[in-house]
Amino acid sequence: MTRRPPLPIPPRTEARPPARRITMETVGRMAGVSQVTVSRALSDPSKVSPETLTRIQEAIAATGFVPNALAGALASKKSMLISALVPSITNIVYSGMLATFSAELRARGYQILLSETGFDREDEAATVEAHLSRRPDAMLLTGVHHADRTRRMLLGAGVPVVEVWDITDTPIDLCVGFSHPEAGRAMADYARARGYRRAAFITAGDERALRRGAAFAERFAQAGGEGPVPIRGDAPASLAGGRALTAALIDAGFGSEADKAVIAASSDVLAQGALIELAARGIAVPGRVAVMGFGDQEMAAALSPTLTTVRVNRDALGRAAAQALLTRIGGAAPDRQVIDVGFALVERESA
Amino acid sequence: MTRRPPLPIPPRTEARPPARRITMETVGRMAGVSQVTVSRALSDPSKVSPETLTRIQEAIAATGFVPNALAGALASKKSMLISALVPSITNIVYSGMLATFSAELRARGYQILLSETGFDREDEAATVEAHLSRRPDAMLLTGVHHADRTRRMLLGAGVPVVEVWDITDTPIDLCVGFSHPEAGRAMADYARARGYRRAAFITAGDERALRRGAAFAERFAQAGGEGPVPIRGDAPASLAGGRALTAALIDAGFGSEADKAVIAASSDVLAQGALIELAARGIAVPGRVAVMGFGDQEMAAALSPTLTTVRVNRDALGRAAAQALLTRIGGAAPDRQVIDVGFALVERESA
DNA sequence: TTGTATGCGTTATCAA
DNA sequence: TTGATAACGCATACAA
Repeated sequence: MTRRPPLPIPPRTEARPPARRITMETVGRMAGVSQVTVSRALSDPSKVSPETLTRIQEAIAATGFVPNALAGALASKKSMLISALVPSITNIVYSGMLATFSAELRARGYQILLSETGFDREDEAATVEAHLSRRPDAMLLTGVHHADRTRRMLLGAGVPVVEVWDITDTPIDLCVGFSHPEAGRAMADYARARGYRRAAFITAGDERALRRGAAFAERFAQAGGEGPVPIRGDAPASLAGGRALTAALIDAGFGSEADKAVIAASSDVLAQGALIELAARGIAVPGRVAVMGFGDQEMAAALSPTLTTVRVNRDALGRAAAQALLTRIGGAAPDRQVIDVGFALVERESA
Repeated sequence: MTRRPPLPIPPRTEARPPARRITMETVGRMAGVSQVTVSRALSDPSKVSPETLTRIQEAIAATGFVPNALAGALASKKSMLISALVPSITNIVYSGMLATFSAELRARGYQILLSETGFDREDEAATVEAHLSRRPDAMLLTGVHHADRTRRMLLGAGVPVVEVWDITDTPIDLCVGFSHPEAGRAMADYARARGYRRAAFITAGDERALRRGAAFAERFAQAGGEGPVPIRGDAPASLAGGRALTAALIDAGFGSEADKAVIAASSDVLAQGALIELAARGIAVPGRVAVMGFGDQEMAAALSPTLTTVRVNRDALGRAAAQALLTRIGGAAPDRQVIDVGFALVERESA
């Protein structure tokens, strides 16, 4: 049952009216002052007499003048632009952080130049270059592993940079995030503490997820779990992927013995896929196979069983990143170059 | 169980190296040519002799020169910037569309200036003004209802505009979307065709959702359903909201009789909340109460029962919007000012 | 193929 | 309080 357009509307024949070019010069003439005075009226009204100010404001209203921020940025060397590079904007973990980040900055008059970079370093380098050409006042990058060229460009440009969603001792400039290996180990420790003897890690293909997986597997074995811990990868994270990876595990015999077994996932979405597949097969969770997620999305607490997962405070992360950049832009050295926002293991029913 | 930062890293003491100012002039001197030649080498290498080109490229590599797009835009009156205004980037329906939209445009060399506008018209007007100051080559707006001032600014600026995610006969410029009342009526028709006699509509607070709800209620009654159809609102859409609205309906006696009853939701998220609440109360779906969603998110096909919903092709929408703008930027009149991408009712288990 | 001159619309500096 | 003038870094038109 699909609705389609009823009647195509004929294209407008007349061309759009040519854009009038209104500048501060135009406004100034109308108000009987020079261009500079208009500039001042806009940037610091207190420097202009009340009467002139009124005339200028009237002229602006009458003409619909909108200042040209390109020219302003060129002259002042401040673009009031912040560029943000994230792997994916459809992934709530990034878009959630971004929403807070940009709200925080917009409140200070900045605008956001956004690009998706995927998970490829060379793509990222090209995007960084494109963004730098806009002379942003600061830049947000996701992750701490970049192409050499990216590092060089950024250092050369001298632009404040915050790397988020991971942590390192050697940031390009600033860093706000958490340790992925630590998160993986925390999941392993939790699993062992709950008595799970066998484990598997299902993961998306990105590098941070893989590091969590590797740390999980290593720690789980060290902590006395039965190894080896299979790591099954798929990219990117999707419900279907979670189902498929889980199906493959079960088909391979995972969880078939009376062992207590747990599937750890690199994201809540994959974990939800696992829950769905297990439910479809009539496998009890956590009785027969337990499941752990990562991210603590809204649905985690609503699924049945509710999902044990790792919470990362996306709001705090976005806010801290914004604040760090603002401090740096203000010329001050932030009190900390590297901020670890940590994470929390949220215990629910699934594991 | 929360991990916190182990050791705060001491702030870097030395100031960052001052940014060297490298321009085409600098590069030109190093390569033994003038500034214009560098400009040409970058914009159209075929206009420069191979040897000069090589020297220029070496100079660029040596200096790490990155062209200043602000200056370029000012001089050429083309910013290669497209601004996009969406109510929320954390909502998959908008971020999904945006991902396609920006991928399409990035491939043509454009960058995306993004802002969240919420659902307030005055906020939107302020954001539009801020964006216009960057002199974008085109703009994407969500919805077709805007403040008068927004319309005036946009018309005055003469910038190509595409309004998406809704449809109108009187677009500012271009329009790509679908009819929300039609979608609401399609849901009502489906519900009646399946024999549901009572209905309720649970909805987020935004205007488009409310219009779907109103159209649903009206049509459901017209088509012989038992009225009145309660419309329960909450903003914004969330699982918890869906549960709460559903709980309120059930508590008010909805679905208590042996009538065939259906809850229609303004989004899949609300619908999922409804499913969760109904499951928690042991109410059979669709046996006792049916549920319909809107949006066809990935989870819709994975829920249990799978969710009957309305699919809007976000990719197609984003792509069509990008194409329409590109055509307009190219100076040609698009063959259609208004493009209805339609929608499709996806029949699954929940209704 | 390359260069000179000019302008894009601001902000910053200095004078008045 | 206001104005004249010079950048800002590039693209465009025109010359050579």
